[in-house]
Amino acid sequence: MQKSDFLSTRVPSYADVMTAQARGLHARVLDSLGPAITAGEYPPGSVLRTDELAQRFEVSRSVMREVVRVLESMHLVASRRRVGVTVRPTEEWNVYDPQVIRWRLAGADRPRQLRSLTVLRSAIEPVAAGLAARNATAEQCAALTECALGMVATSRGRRLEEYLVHDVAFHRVVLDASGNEMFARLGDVVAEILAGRTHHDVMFEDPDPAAVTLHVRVAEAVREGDADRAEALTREIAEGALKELDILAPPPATR
Amino acid sequence: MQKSDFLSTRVPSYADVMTAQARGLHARVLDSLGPAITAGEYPPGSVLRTDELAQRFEVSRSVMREVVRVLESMHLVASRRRVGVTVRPTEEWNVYDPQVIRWRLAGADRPRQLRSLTVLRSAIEPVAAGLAARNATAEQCAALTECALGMVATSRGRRLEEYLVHDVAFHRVVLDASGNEMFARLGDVVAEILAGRTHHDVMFEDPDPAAVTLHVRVAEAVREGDADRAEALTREIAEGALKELDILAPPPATR
DNA sequence: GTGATGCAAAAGTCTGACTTTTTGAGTACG
DNA sequence: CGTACTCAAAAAGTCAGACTTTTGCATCAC
Repeated sequence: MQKSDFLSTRVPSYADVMTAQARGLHARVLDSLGPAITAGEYPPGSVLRTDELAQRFEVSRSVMREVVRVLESMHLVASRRRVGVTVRPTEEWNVYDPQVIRWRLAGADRPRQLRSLTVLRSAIEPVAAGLAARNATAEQCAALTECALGMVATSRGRRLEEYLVHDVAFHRVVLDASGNEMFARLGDVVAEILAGRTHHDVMFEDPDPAAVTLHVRVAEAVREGDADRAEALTREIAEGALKELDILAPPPATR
Repeated sequence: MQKSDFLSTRVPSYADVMTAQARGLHARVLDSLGPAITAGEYPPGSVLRTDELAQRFEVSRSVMREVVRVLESMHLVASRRRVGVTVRPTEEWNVYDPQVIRWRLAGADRPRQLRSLTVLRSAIEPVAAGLAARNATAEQCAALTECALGMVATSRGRRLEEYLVHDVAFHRVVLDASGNEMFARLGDVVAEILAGRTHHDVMFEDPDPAAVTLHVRVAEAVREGDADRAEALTREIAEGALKELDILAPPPATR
């Protein structure tokens, strides 16, 4: 009956939430089976049976059915009578589902996945920045400038974690300010990519000063409403990200 | 069968599959409740109760629970004990889920939705075309040329339906040939947009000859491996699509 | 070989009982 | 007067079992 009145007011981090054991049986099974499928542990064409899965995970059939339904809605599997639950080919998966993205980024082909997403980014963000220059509110311009300044301030002295926070915030604001909901919803993906770069792909050195400058100039361009310049500058940032990726993990040999 | 095999023997599209009536109780309820939510019939913050829904739709609680689980995985609702199933704010929806896209396109704010998606297209497709110029196989080049020729052949004489088929196929091939799975998966979205233009937004006249020519030239550029030209030409096509949209449904007044 | 027939496997559905979490009202205590 | 504690009810969550429906496959008749 103790009260945890010390150290009690910490805000639970994302990892805490996702790692928590308390999310219900259904979510736990999903988080076990989902990654297994996306990792190719059950290759496309594999057939699973609901009852068998229920036994394996030691849950009732109702729970397992709900899990299968969700996997089905992600197009990871297809359920057919008398056949069972079939793993669908990769090309049919809902690769834009944030959950699927997370599972795949956590799995073995993380590099491939990271490349796909970075290319996607390089297509989206310049256009988003152009739109932001036209549509950003005063508050968004201010936020953008603040982020850029934060990046400058933390760009030296191995303060990578602090830098990351500002970097993520910057790109989120741009995507939001574009006024396009499809763009805005990619904020999480970008956050995931940037975090991955800092944490997994081992950034030994401080961030590229040229990149930092570019961010500052994008903020300027947006503030001034110069769409073309904002787009061009963001395109440069994207080019940089692609180049960086080529160095870390060269692309598959071109056909 | 007449004409090109690769057009006639195409795999059944998503829409085909999902329109079928025989999909089981669960899917039918989902297709009733999902659109209702995305249409704003239950505004964000509304609280539903599983049992009540089960009664309303005349299905068992198990079926309704599975429906709720799927809606939850789309981030349309959140389910909490003792409180019920809450409709989440629009900004949190998984707007890239093909099912959600279809529901929203079928609903009231179709124009808004169509604009978001067209802007997305205008960002993606030029980049995809550039990549396609680098990566397309001989078969894909051939398919692309065939599509372009088909577009030319059906561009006059009010053969809009036939034209649409070739147009959709063209863009699908480009997205596929880009070699990026994130791009490839947008084929359905593009198909939806193009079909919408032909069917809903009333194309009175034959397609713009300039657009047709641009498609032919994109096919050329890809075949010749000229990435920059393929990208620039596709950007022109996208510009055209955006302009067309501005005429049909002017954008909200810029702030 | 071809087509009809029937069996069985697996998903789909329904029902009722039970558990767990959470909220909000009531209550005691300072 | 307000704070903190208790408690009961509400709703989702879980489980088990029985039944239905579809459908692949093997068998059999022609």
